[in-house]
Amino acid sequence: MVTIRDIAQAAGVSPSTVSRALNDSPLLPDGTKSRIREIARELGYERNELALGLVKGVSRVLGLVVPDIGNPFFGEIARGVSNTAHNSGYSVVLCNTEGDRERERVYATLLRRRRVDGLVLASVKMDDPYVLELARSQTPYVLVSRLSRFVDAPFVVVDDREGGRLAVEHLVRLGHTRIGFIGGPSDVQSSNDRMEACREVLDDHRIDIDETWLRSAEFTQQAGHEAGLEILSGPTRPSALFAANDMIALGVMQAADELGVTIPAELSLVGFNDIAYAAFPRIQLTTVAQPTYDMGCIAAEYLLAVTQHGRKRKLRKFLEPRLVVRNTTAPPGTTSSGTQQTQPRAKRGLRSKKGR
Amino acid sequence: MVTIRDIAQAAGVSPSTVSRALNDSPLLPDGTKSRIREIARELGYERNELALGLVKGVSRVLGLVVPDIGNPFFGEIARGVSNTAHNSGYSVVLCNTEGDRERERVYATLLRRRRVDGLVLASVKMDDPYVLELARSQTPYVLVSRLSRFVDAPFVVVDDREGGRLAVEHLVRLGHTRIGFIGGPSDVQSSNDRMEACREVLDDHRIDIDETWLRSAEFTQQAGHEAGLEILSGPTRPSALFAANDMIALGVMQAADELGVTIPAELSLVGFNDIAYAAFPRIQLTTVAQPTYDMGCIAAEYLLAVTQHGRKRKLRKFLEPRLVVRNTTAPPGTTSSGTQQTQPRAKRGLRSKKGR
DNA sequence: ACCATCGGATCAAACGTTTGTACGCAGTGG
DNA sequence: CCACTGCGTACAAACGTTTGATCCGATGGT
Repeated sequence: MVTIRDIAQAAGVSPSTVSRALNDSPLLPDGTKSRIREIARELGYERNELALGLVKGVSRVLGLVVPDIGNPFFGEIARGVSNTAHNSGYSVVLCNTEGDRERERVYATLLRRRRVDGLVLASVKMDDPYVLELARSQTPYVLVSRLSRFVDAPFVVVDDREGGRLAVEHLVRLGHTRIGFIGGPSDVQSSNDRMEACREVLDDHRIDIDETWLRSAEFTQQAGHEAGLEILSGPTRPSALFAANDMIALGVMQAADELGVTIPAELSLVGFNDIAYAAFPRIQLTTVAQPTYDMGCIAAEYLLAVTQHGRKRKLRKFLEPRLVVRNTTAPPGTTSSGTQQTQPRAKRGLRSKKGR
Repeated sequence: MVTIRDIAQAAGVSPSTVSRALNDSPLLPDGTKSRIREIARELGYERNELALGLVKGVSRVLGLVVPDIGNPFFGEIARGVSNTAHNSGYSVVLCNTEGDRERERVYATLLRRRRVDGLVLASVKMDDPYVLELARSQTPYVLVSRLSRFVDAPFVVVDDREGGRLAVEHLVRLGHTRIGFIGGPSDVQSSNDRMEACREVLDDHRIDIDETWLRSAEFTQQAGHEAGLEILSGPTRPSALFAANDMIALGVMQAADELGVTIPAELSLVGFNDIAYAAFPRIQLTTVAQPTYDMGCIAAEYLLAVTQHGRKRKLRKFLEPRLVVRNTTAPPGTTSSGTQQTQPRAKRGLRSKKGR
């Protein structure tokens, strides 16, 4: 590999002069600078960022910790982080924890060793102790998509209460009064928030809640399927269900199909997340969209802001979710399923905003 | 940050001794080693990998270049790469190119600057010139999922011909004779391979090909929808379609639904990739599964093998795809009456086979 | 008593940069 | 003619490691 002193030798100057030339220092006359740069180019010089990082004490690298990069939700976040980081000349090292606590902490120290300038944590289980540990260390970090009550860190999450409100108010407005809710694991804050919002809306409208229509499930299609079967085969059936996430909703859909309950005529269904496949022709799930990509972007921006000029004010953002109405919701007791208003899916409008 | 010399001072030894202690050098007696390690631990020492990388000329970092990390296909590859890299003590820096050539080359030089030990390229458009450039540079790399004819690099791809064969033979075995194919962009090798395999199988079975049932489309649902509409509303309809990827197949499914063509009764449909959502209750797409995660793992293994002990033999792997039969394929004409017409003899040999 | 050996530890160079300081030199104003 | 200024450049230290060479004292053999 050609170094700065190779260039120095070729140009008949000292290494420091070469360094200044390449960094466009005002101490050097333009003539010298361009001459040296030319030589550097000819020699195919590539500066060694490791050495740079060593002397500057800064690596221009961000760490991104996600539980499952194969999951498009985190994939989109990663895309946002990666793109904005790249635009600021930062690289991002990917840490896939597979949801494993132990790996999380291993990664945390690994990243500290590499002297990353900051961390984006998308993996945090609520109140994970290692976040506390991290908070004590020097490395700045920002939480994304989930937040921890225990630490006072910058974060960017979607406003889950607002999302829940959007979903349930949509149902109420359609005329539903028999509304059920299938939540995620009870230790997931965002799920609880959605649930609470649901209760609030129903309270506001003086609508009673039938506790047998409330369930808690894993965030999987499987779990949604089971919960759906239970609720729908009960003695009284709700006319609408709000699921805390799209996977659960899809499970419910499967259950409904199996029981011969038609959607949306006999059951309205709302999900959460707007995973790409909610828009599929045969699915057409009404759901609450999160600006996932944007979350990644903003998280990276926050982190860069903190690393570059220290935290100024509180960096914390609740992003607005958006209701996407498709074909799984209708007024209760509708018989024909063909009379649906189809709101064409907003073509990833959020994505184009900051993409590429 | 506490350095090795801080420890040295605290222990009353020289920095080199500390270094040897931490690296478990046999030159030091066990007593000293453990004593120093203890002090290091108390001080909360974290070794600086940047410095290490500088002196060793090796960074223990791999670069991963993908076009879209939000796409679960690449997400799974990333997961494989990340996990195996991590098991060998390597980190991986994520490069999301958004399919942009320019970004690809920017990333390539950025990664060289960071002195990454190797690259996993999942983004390569067939015969991309920058791969050539890369091939000349020192950095070892391995291609995954797509390969380039022009360079002789290690790669791991799925055997697309075999995949195509599986799909079409499945259709033939069901009794189909009027079979169409919707390929991806014509500069994507894997799509072409699937297509060729398709032709071969049909040839083997002496089944004519109607060229009007052949289309080329982008790898999107949108494009699949258009192609599907064209083919299905033509004067003669195939009884089966093989799509070069699941997104296209889903587009076709949408087209069929719109045209009132029932699947699988009137049209059998096979996709490629087995994206997670092909298994959804309402979709149930028969498709060819790729071991995506494994591809990532093997790619990383290859790369590590090359970086650690230079390439020994040719590292190249064709992974076996697997046919997943769901509900979009059935014997032809299950319900439909005799709309069957004998096809005009297809003109053949538009394109001669290119060798490989 | 001498030399060789050896265990245990230090020295110093090296990795490739950046950057504060100093140096030499030309011009300028007094 | 001196002091000053400004410009262009060089020197050298520093960043945090690793590692070959070296050193020192004790031990053992002859």
